[in-house]
Amino acid sequence: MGRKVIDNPNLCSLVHAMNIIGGKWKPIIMYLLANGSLRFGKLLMFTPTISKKVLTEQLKELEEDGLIIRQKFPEIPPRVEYSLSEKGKALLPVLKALSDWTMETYGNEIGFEQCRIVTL
Amino acid sequence: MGRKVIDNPNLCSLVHAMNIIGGKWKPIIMYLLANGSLRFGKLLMFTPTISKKVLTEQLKELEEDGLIIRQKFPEIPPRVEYSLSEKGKALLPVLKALSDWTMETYGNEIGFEQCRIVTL
DNA sequence: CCCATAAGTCACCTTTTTGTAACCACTATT
DNA sequence: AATAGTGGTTACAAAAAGGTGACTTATGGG
Repeated sequence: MGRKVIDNPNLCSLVHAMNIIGGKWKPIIMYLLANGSLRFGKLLMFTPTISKKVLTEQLKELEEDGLIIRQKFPEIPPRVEYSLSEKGKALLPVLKALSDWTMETYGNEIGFEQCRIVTL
Repeated sequence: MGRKVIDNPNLCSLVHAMNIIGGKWKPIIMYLLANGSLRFGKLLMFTPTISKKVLTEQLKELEEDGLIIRQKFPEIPPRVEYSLSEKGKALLPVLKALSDWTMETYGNEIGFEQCRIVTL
């Protein structure tokens, strides 16, 4: 059928990007860590509708991809802090641009109820 | 338990953004349409591992969210062309920034085999 | 009359993702 | 002796997403 196969680096990196931060919760986790490190329990509270299991999985993947750093303190009860790596910090402007685009494009349609933050 | 609930617009819009373009194929479809309109069949060829059903679904959702425009020509056999709307075009710089970040961050780790483009 | 074509739809099935609840380790407190 | 606190893990169930192949529509060509 006379086909041609060509590489498209931009497309490939977009595919790669979506594999890395395409998960529903990953951008949110990154954003929550933008202002400093957070413990597992705090992250669980700040993303109200996520389950413990899923949060654990997402954090593990983000760590494997080098976007966040997991620091474990040998205390009892245990304490684990998550923070952004340099790679992760470099992604923040992109997330900000995405957030801005969404605000400008969908502004009033965004349902704030779905993503309130709970603090103590 | 003395909790406080606070709105966080940036976070909310990020959640919203991921609902809209978080699908595995959506950024790729947008990117393919960056240079002009494409027919359904072409889109199907350009994204080799997507199935007809899934492509249909993704296109429908993108259209519902106002990112792409579907133009149907009353011909036999039918012809349908998809193109970016203004909203969609406004997202392109963000996708570009994401692509750039991925290249800079993961450069050589990106598997080009997975996302070659097939043309006639 | 039969086939091909483009852009889907539909029914059915498999795979992946997500949720739920229980459990663990270790120590301090009650 | 029982309980609480933290950061998980595990088994199981439910839901969502994705794949496959047949079918549709209308018409022109052989």
